[in-house]
Amino acid sequence: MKILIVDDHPVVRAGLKALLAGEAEVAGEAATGEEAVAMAAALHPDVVLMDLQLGPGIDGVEATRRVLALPRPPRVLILTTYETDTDIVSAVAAGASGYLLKDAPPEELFRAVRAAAAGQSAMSPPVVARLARRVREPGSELSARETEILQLLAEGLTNDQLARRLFISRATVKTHLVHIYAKLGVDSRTAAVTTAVERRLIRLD
Amino acid sequence: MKILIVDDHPVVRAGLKALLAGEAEVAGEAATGEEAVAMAAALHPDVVLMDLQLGPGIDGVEATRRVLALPRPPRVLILTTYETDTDIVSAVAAGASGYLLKDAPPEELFRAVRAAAAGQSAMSPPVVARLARRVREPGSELSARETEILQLLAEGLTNDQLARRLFISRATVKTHLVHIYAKLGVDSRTAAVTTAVERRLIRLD
DNA sequence: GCGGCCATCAACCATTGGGTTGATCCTCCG
DNA sequence: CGGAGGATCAACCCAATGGTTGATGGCCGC
Repeated sequence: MKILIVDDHPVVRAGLKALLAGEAEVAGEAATGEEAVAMAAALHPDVVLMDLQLGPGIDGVEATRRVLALPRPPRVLILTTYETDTDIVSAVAAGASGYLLKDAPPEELFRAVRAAAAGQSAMSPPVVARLARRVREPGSELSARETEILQLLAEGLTNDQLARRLFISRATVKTHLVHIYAKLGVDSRTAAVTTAVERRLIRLD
Repeated sequence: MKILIVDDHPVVRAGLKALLAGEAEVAGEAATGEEAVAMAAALHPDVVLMDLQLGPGIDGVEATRRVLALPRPPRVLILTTYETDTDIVSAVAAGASGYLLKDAPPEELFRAVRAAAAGQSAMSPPVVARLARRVREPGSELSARETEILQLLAEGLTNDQLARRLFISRATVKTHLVHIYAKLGVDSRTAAVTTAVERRLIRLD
């Protein structure tokens, strides 16, 4: 079985290579998303172990999409540090066969790689738990408009500036904020921004 | 030269072990701070490679302090993902001989380990740059108290909660906030938090 | 010892923000 | 067709926030 490792940290690449040495053949290593797509096309691995955070360039989700768009695509296993709702959902939506956390024990990694190669899907228990909670807890997703407002909130805008920026009234801004607070389980704009950043609903840059 | 690796991620431990194989003898691996102190006492390594985020139990800074309090203490090299001001300062204050980032190339890691073993200090270029900016930019420095308040701001606390948490009056909280806003060039708590996160003065976790 | 910086507190005031209720209009979906 | 959910707006109230001025005591360094 041939594996392609995609991670921007040399230390992690070396670790995965060392751990997988007895289990499978590590056909190559990529440090960026672009590199990952090129190497997947050239090497035809069975499984791609993909990090989501890849530094500059395309991220792991986009790289997953492109890898799976190749002819005779490999299976893609996400291996990342975070387990945010949006990360998980977007990775699965992109077609990933599994989602593992980096602090998982090596045995779990082996099992997941074997499962992926066999065409099955594999999730870390914490990831499964998070997805389950999403199913139990439906209307908790933010709308596009709400996410847009959150992003501007993070720039420190007042409700008034927000209203002018979006060509809506202050009342509407406040209504959106109330909904956002309810969905995020907070009761202030600052808390909304920090939890949104933690859950990767928005990004600071 | 004997090295002790301290990191809560099995993948990272394996990676460091693999990378260092040709350079030094990896005498042991620890997954928690407590384990790290015990193994440092038992194995007498020359250098301890210490992560700052260690999951439950004592963190890397406290573990560093305790390791350096041992008789015939080893050198401690911090190897972590983040480069926040407070992390760097507290690690150096705890007596760390160096501060590396996990995305550093392996050669830099080798150099730093050799330097640490020789009693010299070693810092990643981004870390050095951050410390240098601290020196160049004196007046805009946040005090320890102000950083503490910022961190709590990021949790979404109100001024009143802040006051109770820190056993000071609301008036004092407001004074601190005014100073923080001035130093960061903002005029709201939300903007203060986001720019502080962007400048890596605090971290969200 | 004096100036500078920090931490602490007070009182005032205008603006902003959060909570509530209720409403209209739209689109999507069963 | 009817309901669900999203986006829009209004009026009300109270609490929280930000801006200002001014004051005290501690500590450090020149």
